[in-house]
Amino acid sequence: MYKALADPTRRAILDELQDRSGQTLFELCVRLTGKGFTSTRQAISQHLAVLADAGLVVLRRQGRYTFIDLDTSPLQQIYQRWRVGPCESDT
Amino acid sequence: MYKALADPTRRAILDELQDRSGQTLFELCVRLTGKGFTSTRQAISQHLAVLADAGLVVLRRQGRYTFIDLDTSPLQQIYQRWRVGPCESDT
DNA sequence: TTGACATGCAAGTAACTGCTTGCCTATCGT
DNA sequence: ACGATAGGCAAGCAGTTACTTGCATGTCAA
Repeated sequence: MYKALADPTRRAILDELQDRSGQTLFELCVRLTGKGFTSTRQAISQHLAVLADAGLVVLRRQGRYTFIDLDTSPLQQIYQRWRVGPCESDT
Repeated sequence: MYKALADPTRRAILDELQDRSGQTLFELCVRLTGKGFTSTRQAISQHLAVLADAGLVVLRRQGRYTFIDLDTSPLQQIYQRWRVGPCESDT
């Protein structure tokens, strides 16, 4: 999962999904291209596989579309592991 | 910074520092070895450079020792970026 | 001052990662 | 049924990363 976050394109995918969850692969590709990313569909697809493997994304196949949903809950592990106090923001 | 978290050994270093911050490189090596890691001193040193670069660790040179302090605050970026609710830990 | 200790620096190597390319399958519209 | 669309799979290439090896620097104790 940490490895999944290591790639800028994958983080951009998460950003994009946060902005609009439930997109199709094609839609995602178009949007990322619009944001200056040069990745091909296959590249994105591979990234999604990694993200899905990490549990950060859920793939939902329906007809000829694959809808992609964001799931940020695995990220809580990070906090639980190193106790990043979301409340220690004083000073 | 995300790349810094991508390596298991580096995460182990953060774990170890959380357990006892302010260790020296040598101390850290011994402890990690004891925990089953096979990394050499140089390897650890390189990992520390990456972690320091990410701001997750602060190196404090003093005499012939280098003390290493943990700083988890950069991790907050993760929460701020994807809004992982630290309070949605119900059920 | 001299030897031992703690660490830094740099180059080479092996493994991994991300990307491309080319082709295949499945679904929808007409 | 047939063409077009949405996506999957796999092999090969290139850039990156982690690790090792060897040597250099600086500090402390006697």
